[in-house]
Amino acid sequence: MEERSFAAKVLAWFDRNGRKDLPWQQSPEPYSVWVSEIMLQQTQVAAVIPYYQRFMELFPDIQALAVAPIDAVLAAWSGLGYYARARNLHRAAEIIARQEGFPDTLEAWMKLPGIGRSTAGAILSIAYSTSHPILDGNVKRVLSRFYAVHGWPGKSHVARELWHLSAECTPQERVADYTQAIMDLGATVCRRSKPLCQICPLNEECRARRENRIAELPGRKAGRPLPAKQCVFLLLQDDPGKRILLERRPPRGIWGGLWSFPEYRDIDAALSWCQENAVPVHRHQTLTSRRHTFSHYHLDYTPVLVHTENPKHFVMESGGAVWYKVETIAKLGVPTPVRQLLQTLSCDEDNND
DNA sequence: AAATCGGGGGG
DNA sequence: CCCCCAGATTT
Repeated sequence: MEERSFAAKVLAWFDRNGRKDLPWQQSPEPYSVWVSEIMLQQTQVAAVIPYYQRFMELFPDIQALAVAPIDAVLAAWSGLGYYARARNLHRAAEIIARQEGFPDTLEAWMKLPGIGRSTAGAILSIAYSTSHPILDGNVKRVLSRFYAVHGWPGKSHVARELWHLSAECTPQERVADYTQAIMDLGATVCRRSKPLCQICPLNEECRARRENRIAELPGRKAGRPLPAKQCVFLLLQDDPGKRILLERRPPRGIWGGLWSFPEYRDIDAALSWCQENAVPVHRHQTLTSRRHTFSHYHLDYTPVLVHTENPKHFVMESGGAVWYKVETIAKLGVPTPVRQLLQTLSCDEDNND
């Protein structure tokens, strides 16, 4: 019941708004549908169009592709990426040419290299009008949102659930249009970011939308949680000259060789350092902690702003530290968090002056 | 800088 | 079953 209205709504949307003039939609023959579906794996429509047109000129039918040298096929593929697709396409063409005509069952298509369940389903439903579900990235997105299926689709139990839903939603009638429609809807309306829910034909019953969970669906791959490290940055400011102390970081490690604030384990360590180095702490203020993420860990840093009166007593190690005027630091090689903090500082000064 | 995308292949 | 990869593009 609900499934019927699902397909009916998707088809009605397709009739009014779907793309029906794409090059491979002009005549639904197995060869052109197959070539286009392989190209559309992992690749967006706009990128595929010129490649598809050139490919069909060079290899207009299965025989032409089967007898072509692999180098010619790869040359035609050059720039599309995932070149295993081209090699599989060519191998499959040789196999098909040896047989009598194209396969006409799901199982037979799936035996060919480069064709899995989803691509086989697309070819059969579009070129043969036999009802088979598909589950490409677009359909995963539409279904996981519409039914609020949580979890990363790469997990087998999530994929099973989505395949089940896709099969339920796939109609017997007009299956070729439906397959194009659901992919088109996912690509143009139910987009990964900034989906156009206002104009979506499924918006009223979409569970993700009703529950305000569009952004979290489909679930992402559980990236290994990065470890978090904590530190304190000492923002030492001399009130008379409005200068900030920067240190050059060691050549190895994060921000190697860049200029940064002196770094400590915690606030006590920072303040002790001031005391031990005869830096009179006029007043100090702990700012809100922030997070900076590296490829391998998060750095949660707490800026401690210390105003000091007379930095003349402080002797810097040779070349290791330097006082900079906040305005001139912008030109210096400093890491992003340092640049951001300096910006905050100068803004606050503007406000306070 | 990170996420994405369907199928193949290896542990 | 689970994880990783290819590669160019998008955010």
